[in-house]
Amino acid sequence: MDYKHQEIEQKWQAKWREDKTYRVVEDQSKEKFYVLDMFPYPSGAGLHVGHPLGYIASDIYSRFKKLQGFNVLHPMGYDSFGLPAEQYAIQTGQHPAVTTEQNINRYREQLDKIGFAFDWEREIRTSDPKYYKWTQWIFKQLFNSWYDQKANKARPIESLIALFAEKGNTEVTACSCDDTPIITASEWTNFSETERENILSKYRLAYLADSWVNWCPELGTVLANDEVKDGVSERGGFPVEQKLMKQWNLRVTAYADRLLSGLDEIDFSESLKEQQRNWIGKSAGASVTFKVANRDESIEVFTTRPDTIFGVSFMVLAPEHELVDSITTTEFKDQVDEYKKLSANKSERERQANVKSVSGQFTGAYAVHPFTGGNVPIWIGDYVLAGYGTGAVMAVPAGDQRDYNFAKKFDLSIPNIFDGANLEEAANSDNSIPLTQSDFLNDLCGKEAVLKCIEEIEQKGIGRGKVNFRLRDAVFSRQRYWGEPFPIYYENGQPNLVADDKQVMLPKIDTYLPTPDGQPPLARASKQDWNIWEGDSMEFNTMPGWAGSSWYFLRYMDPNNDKQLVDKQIAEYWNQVDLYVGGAEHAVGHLLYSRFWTKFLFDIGQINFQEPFKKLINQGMILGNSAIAKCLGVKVKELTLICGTKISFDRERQVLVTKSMIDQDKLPSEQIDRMVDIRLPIDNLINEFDFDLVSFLKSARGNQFTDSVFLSETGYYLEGKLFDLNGTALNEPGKFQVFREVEKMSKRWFNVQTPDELCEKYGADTLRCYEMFLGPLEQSKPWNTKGINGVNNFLRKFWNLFHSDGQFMVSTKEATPEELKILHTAIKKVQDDLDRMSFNTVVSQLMIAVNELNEINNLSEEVLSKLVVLLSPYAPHLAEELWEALGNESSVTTAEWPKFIAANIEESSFEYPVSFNGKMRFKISLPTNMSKSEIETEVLSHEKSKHYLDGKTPKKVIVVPNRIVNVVA
RNA sequence: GCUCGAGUGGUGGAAUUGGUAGACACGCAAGACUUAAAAUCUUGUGGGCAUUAGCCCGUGCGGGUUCAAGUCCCGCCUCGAGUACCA
Repeated sequence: MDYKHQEIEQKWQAKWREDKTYRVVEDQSKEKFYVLDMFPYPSGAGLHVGHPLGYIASDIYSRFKKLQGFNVLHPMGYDSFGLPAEQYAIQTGQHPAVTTEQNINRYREQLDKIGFAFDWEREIRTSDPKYYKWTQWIFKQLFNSWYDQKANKARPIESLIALFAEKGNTEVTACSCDDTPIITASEWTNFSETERENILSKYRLAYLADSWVNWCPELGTVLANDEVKDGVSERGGFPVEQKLMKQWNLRVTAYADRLLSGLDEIDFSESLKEQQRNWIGKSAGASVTFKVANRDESIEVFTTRPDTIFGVSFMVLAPEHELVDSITTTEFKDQVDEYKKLSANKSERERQANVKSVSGQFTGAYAVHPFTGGNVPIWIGDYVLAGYGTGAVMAVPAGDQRDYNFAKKFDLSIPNIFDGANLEEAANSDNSIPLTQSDFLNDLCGKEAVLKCIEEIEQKGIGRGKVNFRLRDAVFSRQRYWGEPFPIYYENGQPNLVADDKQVMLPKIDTYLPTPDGQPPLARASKQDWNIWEGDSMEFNTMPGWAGSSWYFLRYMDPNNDKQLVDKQIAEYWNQVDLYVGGAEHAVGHLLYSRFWTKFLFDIGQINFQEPFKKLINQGMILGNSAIAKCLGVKVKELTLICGTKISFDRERQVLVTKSMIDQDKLPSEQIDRMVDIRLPIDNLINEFDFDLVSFLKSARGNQFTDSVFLSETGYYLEGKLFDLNGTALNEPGKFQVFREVEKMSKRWFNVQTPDELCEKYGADTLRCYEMFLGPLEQSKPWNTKGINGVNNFLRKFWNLFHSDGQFMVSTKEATPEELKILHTAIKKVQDDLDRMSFNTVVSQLMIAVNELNEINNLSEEVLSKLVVLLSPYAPHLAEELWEALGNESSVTTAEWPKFIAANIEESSFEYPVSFNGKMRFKISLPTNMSKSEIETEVLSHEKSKHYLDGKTPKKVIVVPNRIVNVVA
């Protein structure tokens, strides 16, 4: 009987569904274990081989834990709100819910084929109204909360209102916006509703504010900082600009310190924690106020080095700083305006690209040094960011390289405040040099100087010690359709929550574009299209993608609860996620926001733990192998079209070399400095000669590339023909050169490999084992199916252990010591390796066991059935089939993990490697219970020892029992 | 630039607390079966010198600690990831 994977896998997948094998219920008698995968966004491309890598690992771990007696929760769902479905909707008019549903069905089909032990009765979808009802609920709680720094937790807004009525806000220690005015109790009492709300919004954890946001015109929405990479949008790579807009914000900054210290309690990789630490960016220093000379204004700066204050020789404000206009003197007004315009026009990307070049402009104004009373010129400059600290710096060119560069460029003075430091080439970076020319700080250095200076600053009333965070409040509005609608309506311009028990549903709209006057798509819905319409208007923004994913792990515990987001007792049972598996790309987005929401839900008493994920492992990416044709390109600032029209660009741009350009001799060859990569579908490239590049380009890229010039091995390739470097047509079959590159799998690069065909050809069990066998889970690796045969062979050999002459055949005899040794070696290794998440070496060990058992005839049933249990997390279908054949009536998932008995692998002798001066020379088999001195005698009297000692007496003999013998001669 | 990883045969990788480097698999080579091929099985496979025992070299490079280093320490090189005018 052959191993027929298709039959077996279909049979068991059906049976599992029928028997609800993977249904999980709360069971207080058992210890729980919660394993979670980052749920996928159901994209149109379906699952590729990279997706299941993490799911397989977590599935194996879940099955392993279950066999060990834990009650394991291992759910799956979909992060189903998001941009691609909406972009598709814009193009086709198809409602995103329809596309999403289709994609989910495809995902489900693919997931089912791999044999995962998910409890599908707990499936959730973030776009399901029954789910986002509770996302909205959490938003309502955030809106109705403020952060009390004294209690160090979120508290109901009513408690703040009571405080205001009693004492105003002067004694309230809360996290609030920087521009919060000071009010007295009587002011508060006499405020109008609108005035009160304006104050409260400075304290609410969800608040509306005009803020500088990353506006992406191409996507028609704002993006959070973590959704912008290198100055372009993470999704799509579109340019991003800064824009001032009224947006919902979440006051994540209130949690900055707890998010930082919480990192010490959780088991995330060091690099991931480091990324979160950097993102939070805590730095301690002082805030100091500088008066503007002869004016009422003053400028507040933040500095981590207040001790260098005597080295201040100028100040720099960000060009966007609010005081720039008022302090600039008439004399410099034009130049300042010019500079402001210049930097405003620079995109985020250009600003980043110009890090090296120093630019700035003097305002004509001076500040007064708070200690010396001296005049300090005030400049504006690009290198000071509006968004960090106060958007202004006190420049200390002697101690800060950027200030130094600025001073050099504009010939500003560089007072040396470091005793004996050399400032010829660069600013001083040695913290052990004592200060000089610094009044009360002279001869101090480092921390001591900083503390002393803060003391003085506070005494003088010109500032205070301050901790600053890089972390900004998170923009929570998106000008999009396919997201959670806000439970908010507006009346007289003020936001109000809809009633507690009401949920705002996503209304129907005719098309998924913004309105002609630039309002978000939801503004298209008429009053009747909304299930709730209150006040003057509803909120037309929707929530960002991370809203639903910030708390989803809680919903799996109690997915159908329509009274609350999760039952408290159930949440207490399942508690934290014990193991979270997913990609590292969510380091500062999802993983930070869900930690934030968890802490908030803890504060308001919904759950009794503060960190969502106890342990996290990042699976590596599986990379695709791309095939690339290189198309010639030039960089030009100007281009003449055939019709004679001249086009000029603002900067050099990439242009493809086309046939007409060559015909017209418009191409100085030295200009051909760039190659444009065109990615080709790898599946069609088995025979490169047969690949029709021209028709491929037509179908995939329109006419854009059809007459472009491609590289061939000896010249160039154009419209299916080959030419040599002189442009002479060659009379041979056309072949452009194909370059290979290993990179991220992506639909648009045609390098995606789906698990489907492998499931069909080799079976899910083989695929599961193979993906694990590829190497350590956390490492990225290129996809390569070369080794899959070996793994498939292993499963066939495993099957064959149970069969002979085409019949199922196992012996009821007692297991021999030899068999037991093989089995228990495997039990120990598999168990230890799974405990440390070394999934690849488990497969190796099982292979070793199978290879060794293969040598033995008439294998005992006792050994084989335990071996089936060992294999079952990796190859559940095969294991079920054999388990059933062994006469078991219940699923192998209900079996017990075999107990390791050390006696079975104990040996009476050990083969000692004997080294001379550290070099292994020969082996000698000795009883394990032999004493050190006996071993030494045995080794030295060995005939080969005489040869290696060469007449010398050994100086020393090291004997490590059951390990090694080393003779030092 | 800074931070964090990683560098081991032709390839993916193993070596868990310093103790036989290269497990397991792929690939390759030879052989068996076959008219032949595929599939399967057997054997070999880090490099070099000898081909029989034996010897030398080998975990990115250069030092060091140790009886013993892929593993620990110091200094470099390369690659990957993240981050970037953060005051």
